[in-house]
Amino acid sequence: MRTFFHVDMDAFFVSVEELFDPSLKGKPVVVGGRPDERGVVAAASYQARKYGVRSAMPLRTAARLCPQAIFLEGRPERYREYSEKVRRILCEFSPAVEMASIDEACLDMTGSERLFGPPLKAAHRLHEEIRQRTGLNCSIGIATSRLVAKVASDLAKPNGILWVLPGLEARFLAPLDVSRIPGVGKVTEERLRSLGVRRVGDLARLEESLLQEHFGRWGLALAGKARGLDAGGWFDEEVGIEAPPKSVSHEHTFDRDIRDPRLLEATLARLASMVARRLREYGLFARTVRLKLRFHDFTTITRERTLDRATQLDAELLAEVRRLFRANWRENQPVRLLGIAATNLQSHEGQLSLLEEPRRERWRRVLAAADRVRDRYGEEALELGSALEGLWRERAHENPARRPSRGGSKRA
DNA sequence: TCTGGGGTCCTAGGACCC
DNA sequence: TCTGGGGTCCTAGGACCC
Repeated sequence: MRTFFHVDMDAFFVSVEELFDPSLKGKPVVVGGRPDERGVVAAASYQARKYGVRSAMPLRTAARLCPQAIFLEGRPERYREYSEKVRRILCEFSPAVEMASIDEACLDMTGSERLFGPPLKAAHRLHEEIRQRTGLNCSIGIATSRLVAKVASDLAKPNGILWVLPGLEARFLAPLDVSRIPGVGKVTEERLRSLGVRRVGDLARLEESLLQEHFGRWGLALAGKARGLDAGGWFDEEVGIEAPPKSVSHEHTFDRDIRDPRLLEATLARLASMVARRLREYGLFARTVRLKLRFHDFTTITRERTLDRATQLDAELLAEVRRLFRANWRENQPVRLLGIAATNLQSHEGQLSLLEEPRRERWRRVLAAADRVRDRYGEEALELGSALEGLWRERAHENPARRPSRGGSKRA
């Protein structure tokens, strides 16, 4: 019998903002951007949720529902810092801790009774420790599987602890909506509904063979989940095994749809540099490069190509992605979003010809030096020529009053 | 409603090889 | 030369999560 804790921070981004500005407390607050921006809600205070504001909702919709809300851009560095503080506390309670995202984590607490007492007592201690040392509230779900612990933490919100006793997992889940099961989104919910399934209990009563018929392998996993078992995907693995990333990507949605190919290509250059830099940080090489294009009408295409040899160099990523762009972009097709992803990651670049080796080695040294300059003086201190051109071009398009300059950045 | 950005995993068809 | 089957890689798209 195993014991898992699922710890989920309450309104995390908003709560961190409140630490730095206590006057926000008790007010409707929306983190994600300005109310007239293209973008979505990243987090909403409980006060804002009363007006129907939800995560992932367009900012403009949130502004309509709750015009008096305070809209904040959000500061990811701060959230990462507090996430790290929380992680360190969690590690004092279990050697097996896995951050599932910036604001939630899973702990394997199996066998911890001698140190921390029974689960409920341990959870209270953990909850109090986090509150005292970070000033943040969280909710904790306790169960014999990761899946049930996660669902329980959801139901414990806000600021609660919920323990599902061993043996009662299926009974706990049965009355809940199927959409409570992680992995069941809009589409699966609708398909299940057409089979007469609304609640987890309905799902548990279905024949496995029927589920397999309709959903394939995913159907079998669903049957297990309905009974509270960790089946499939993320839940299958042991807690706390850090795997290297499988892809690295950056994308950008423009304030307005863009027709100017020079601005588009300059943006590609900037994105390619960002992706390449992250690859170097991870010490990884990409064999496949993917371009993402979203047009004014929101139709989205991806085009990818696998290289002969893996790379982590800005210029090689850019050359490939620019080829893909030129082959797929048409004039008079305004672009809303550009994205670049590096996939098929590996830890070595593979065979090099003797001719190419010195050239690549020089590039690698130049880029490593550039990374160090950016570490010291900030991300904008240095750009490849083509990316820099785009930065100016985009700045020229923007209303200068709307974007405060990121002061202090030095140009090389 | 007018729809971000960073990810993971899955499916499905075609190429290619044995 | 009338045509199987399995494995793997590549490409495109989509569901889903926070």
